[in-house]
Amino acid sequence: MLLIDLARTSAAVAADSARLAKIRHLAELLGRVGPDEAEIAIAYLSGELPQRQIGVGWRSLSDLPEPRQIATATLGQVDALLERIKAQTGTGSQAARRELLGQLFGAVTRQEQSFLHRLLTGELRQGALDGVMIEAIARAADVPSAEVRRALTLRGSLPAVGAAALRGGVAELKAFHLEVGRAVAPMLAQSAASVTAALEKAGAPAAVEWKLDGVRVQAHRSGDDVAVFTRTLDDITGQVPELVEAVLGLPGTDLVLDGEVLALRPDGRPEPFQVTSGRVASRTGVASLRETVPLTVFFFDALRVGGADLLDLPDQERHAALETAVPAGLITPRLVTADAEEAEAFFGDAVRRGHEGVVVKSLGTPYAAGRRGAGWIKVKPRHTLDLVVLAAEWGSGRRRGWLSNLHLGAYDPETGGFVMLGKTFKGLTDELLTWQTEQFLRIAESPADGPAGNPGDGHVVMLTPTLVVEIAFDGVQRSSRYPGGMALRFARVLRYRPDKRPEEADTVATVRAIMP
DNA sequence: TTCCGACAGTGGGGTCGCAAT
DNA sequence: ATTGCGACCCCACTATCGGAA
Repeated sequence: MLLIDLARTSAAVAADSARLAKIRHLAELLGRVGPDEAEIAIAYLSGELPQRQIGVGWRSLSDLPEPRQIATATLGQVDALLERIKAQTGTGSQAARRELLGQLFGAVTRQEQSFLHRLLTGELRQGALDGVMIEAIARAADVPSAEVRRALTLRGSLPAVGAAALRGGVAELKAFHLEVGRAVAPMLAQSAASVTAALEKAGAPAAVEWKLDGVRVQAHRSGDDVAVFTRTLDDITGQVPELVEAVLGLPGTDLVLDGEVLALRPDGRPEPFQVTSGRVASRTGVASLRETVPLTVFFFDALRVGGADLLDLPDQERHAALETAVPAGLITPRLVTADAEEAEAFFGDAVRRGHEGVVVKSLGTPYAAGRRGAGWIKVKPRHTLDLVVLAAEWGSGRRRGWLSNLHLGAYDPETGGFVMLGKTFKGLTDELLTWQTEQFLRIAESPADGPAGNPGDGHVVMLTPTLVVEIAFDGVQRSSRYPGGMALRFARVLRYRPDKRPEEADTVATVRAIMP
């Protein structure tokens, strides 16, 4: 199959807003692809690469050669070139990779170049990724989409699962099973504004567990072999020796456990996320790092204990199995209750101890891997501040033509100026985007040449600091990027405060007081 | 007919490792 | 030694479609 076939299908998918139409386009193409190129086609059209990453991003894709007129590149040829490019990573030869990228882009037409560019930068923007592709595979292979989903959960790779479905139908999909040593797509949580609201959603009684601010881990043990995976199924076994030892210390030898790893201070309070994140990401000097920044693991779910797969069991039974396999000290603190007051108190205690919040879990739900089901609902406390809009950036995609991303500042009474604390684009409705774009253009201090086609060109519009906006955020963290040494975590817009003047905005001192 | 679950898109800060400067 | 880039850790929120109620 030719790459141009995929580029055309992608364009058709993007052109139709209806999901059913997108599914038809994708299924039609999957019906034509040969078995040896099915994985490549599925990967590309769901915005992935079979190589996963190849060390190429937006910067490597500048100064590309002129396109060809005639499309001749096959999927196999493109895949082979990407494989060679990946093979160059870590060899110190950026020049060789650029040469290969040039070969690739010089061998395809303009439409294919555009498709490849978006694929390699992870911005396919055709309104279809995994979710739509699952339906398309189900249609093309004439199997129930639930079977595709189930297989994907257990295998973690849609191209592999899709190719199996196209090849052998339901029979081959049913052959996928939980394999110790192969990561399962982790179950995700929805969120709610309060514990009471979460309890209502989950149905009482429910379990309430501490939400720890660390890195999600899935630990597999088979005999004396242990493997640890992250949320995106990356293998980090070598970076977390404490966790490996903890799992080897358990009596069971056939285990798959779900949990969170984090750095604790000697007094038991959690380190800031930045500390945990840096420790987990470090691949060098782990032996000495574990002395200075030791990691602790807390498990909250069990997918396999003693040779039995537990994914389809209700939460309560999985947790009972977890308690048989893991000592209490390694299990995330948990309370089962139907009493909202008791649950709120548990939440308050967790937050006072420095943790992120709680997760409320419905007792009856199976491990719905890879989906954000209503089985788990996270609740976190929310801070708010009134800040001043210092600048705005032109949006992209569906936000093109709107000033979208806000630069936020706190008031500094000593200088009469404002100190930038970060940016946000979240919480804005189309109506608010329209309103703020109009307002911003009136107070623009730098040339606002309209939505520049290419980012970076008149991208940021400086504003006279007059507008106050109420911002919600999860916390304040240390920052080397911003002049105040602080940045907001997960900032989002709640509403504008036309009743407030900029000098009435929250001050730098107020923000500093929130920082741990 | 209305409601609501699931998805995709639009970007945020921080950290590490590597290659180029 | 410093800087830029790619990848990945954490992520919130809105609009939209289409099946459920």
